[in-house]
Amino acid sequence: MNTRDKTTILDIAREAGVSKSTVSLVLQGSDLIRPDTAAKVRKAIADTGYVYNRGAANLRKAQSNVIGMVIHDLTNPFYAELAVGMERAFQAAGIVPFIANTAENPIRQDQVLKSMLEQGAAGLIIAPTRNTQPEALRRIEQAGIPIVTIMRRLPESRLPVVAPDNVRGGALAAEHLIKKGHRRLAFLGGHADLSVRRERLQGFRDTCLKLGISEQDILAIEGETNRIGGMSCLNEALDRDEPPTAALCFNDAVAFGVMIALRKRGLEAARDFAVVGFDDVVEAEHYVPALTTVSVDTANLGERAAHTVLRMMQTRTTRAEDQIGSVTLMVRDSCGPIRTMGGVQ
Amino acid sequence: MNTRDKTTILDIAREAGVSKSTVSLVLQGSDLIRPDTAAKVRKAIADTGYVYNRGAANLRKAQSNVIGMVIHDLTNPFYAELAVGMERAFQAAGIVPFIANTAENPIRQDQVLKSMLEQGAAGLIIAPTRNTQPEALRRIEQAGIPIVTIMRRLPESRLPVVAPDNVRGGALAAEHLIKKGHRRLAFLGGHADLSVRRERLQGFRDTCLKLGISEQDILAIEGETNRIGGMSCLNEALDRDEPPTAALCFNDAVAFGVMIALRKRGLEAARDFAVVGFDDVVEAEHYVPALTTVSVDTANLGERAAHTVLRMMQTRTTRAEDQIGSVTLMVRDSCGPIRTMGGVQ
DNA sequence: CTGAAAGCGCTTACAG
DNA sequence: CTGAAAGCGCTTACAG
Repeated sequence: MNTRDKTTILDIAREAGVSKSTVSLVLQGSDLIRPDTAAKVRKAIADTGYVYNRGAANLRKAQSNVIGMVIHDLTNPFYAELAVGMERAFQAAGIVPFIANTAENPIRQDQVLKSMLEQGAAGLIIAPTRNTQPEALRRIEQAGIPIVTIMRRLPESRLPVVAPDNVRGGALAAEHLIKKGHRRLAFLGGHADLSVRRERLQGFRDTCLKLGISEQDILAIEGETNRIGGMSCLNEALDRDEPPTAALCFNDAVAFGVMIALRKRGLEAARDFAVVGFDDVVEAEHYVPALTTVSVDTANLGERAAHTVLRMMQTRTTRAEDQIGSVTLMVRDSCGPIRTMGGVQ
Repeated sequence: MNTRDKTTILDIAREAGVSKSTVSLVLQGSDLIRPDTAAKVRKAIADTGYVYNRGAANLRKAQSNVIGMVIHDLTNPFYAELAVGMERAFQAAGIVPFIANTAENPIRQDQVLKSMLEQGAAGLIIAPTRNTQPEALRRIEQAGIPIVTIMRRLPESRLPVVAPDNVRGGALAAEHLIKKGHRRLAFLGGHADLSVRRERLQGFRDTCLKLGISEQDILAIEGETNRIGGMSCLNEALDRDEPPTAALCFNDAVAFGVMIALRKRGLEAARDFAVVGFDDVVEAEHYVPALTTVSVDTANLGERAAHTVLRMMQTRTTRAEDQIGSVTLMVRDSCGPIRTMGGVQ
């Protein structure tokens, strides 16, 4: 089936009439080689259809250029956007990173990490699954491979994290809703063990209290971090005795679920209930009503994470500063106009 | 930083008091080794934190177990679901495949494919970008690496493809809409150079004609394959003199865009305009109105593609039969009730 | 620039 | 089961 059985650097050398070393140097772009002999070599490479065996090179050099991105849910548009953003940043550096999905499953994550390790990854970006144990990354840390965590903070870990300013995002949302006249507020979705939720909720709650909302008028309901989760959270919230009139959602996916659940109850986001999302996925802007949400500048977050591992790889260190990206509230239509009075619904 | 500098098979041998060969055999699960010596070796491996160097093994064996999945748009939920489905199938076979996104960019795709080749991929599944040139995959084919294309068919290519029965899907949609009483129909979204669109449109149009719709009452509008595309297609369609009253959309993303554009015009899917999607992404079922769409059984498609490459790898062949997955129409709410008369709107 | 040589970490016969 | 040996395709000093 194969036209020829593996053409190697030696074949190229023969073909170009130079030595093996010379070919190797050309391959590495060394400037020790005269332009015309380099050209000869390149021609031979093109003619023979030679393919560089990166594995062999890595073995000899004892280093690789493979970078892995381990994502807990590629099916969540936010993480898909994030992955694509990181990929773009790596591309600019001439690197093709590999993406792997862990489906929010720690066992699967272990397998993926083991594979990355055996494959000789030189760097790793990970958005860890829930319940990731501290030991999960130990092997990789021991091997001295740079790791940066993105979005989710690992408990008891000194790994650098790149994440948005979740606390401030929560605060911005609370402020916005209260200014709109809402007095009974909810935080919907997400699991309590997620650092992302703790931070967003903290900013939200603190600001509510500061602006005069009483503790019992701040409702927090846990749930899945997707549409389905949003739907059930909204229903649970509205079935309360004194239901909230507005909510900050754990993320945009939850917010979409909330809006769908509203519609199923014959209610309308904005008109009957104010909803704010978090992330600002591309869909948010085009939804009806357009979703008011906390933008985390996904592309920038991805870029930062990529540059951070790249820098760690160059400087051969496994430490780096945490990076907290700024957030902005994108005010659109899902919160409706200002309420005359935050009275009973 | 590293606890020790690379423990190798030799260290394990020393630690366990056996030979290098024995360690290698244990690593490969050979049954030539007595259980108790295998146990000794395994213990040494665990104690030292040894990590298998797959690159070195691959070099020696002249074969690898890395499989690449090259996807043109991971940001499209359908393809994310598809990738995750394939990943699951590979996982069952003990393989961790690598995903790469090409962002619908042929240049990027070339880079990704080159990287996969250099990395020594043993198999490839590709959902190619638009305008993929036949030469793009030549190098990989020449190397004898099994490739299967998924969803999109490459022009003038003999590579096996795994895809849903697009023609039949288009036909089912047309039939459904016509039974509902619609007489002016549209096919919205997608680019004419996409095999997927050609097939879906063909099934749609043929069935329309067969069921008595005249050619001039079948409108086909090209557009992006995402929400934005759906929005502009719908607007273009409704701005016609004799606008259609129903549409089959290129895919679910386009369908969501169509429904959003309707709402922006003060219209409602189902009540004012019937819309059918294609793919049946998870979101379709939960949308309001729930989207009537052609289900392609995404998970099954992914599984088939995975099993096909796996089989090709085992049998060392680069040929395989095309596989066309069956489709079913999921009737939900987005087409509304039967129209009394397909009259002027 | 070139050529000979060693070595990266593994696997694979092969003789014992 | 073991041990010695060769070799996968590359890179890296090193002497010329």
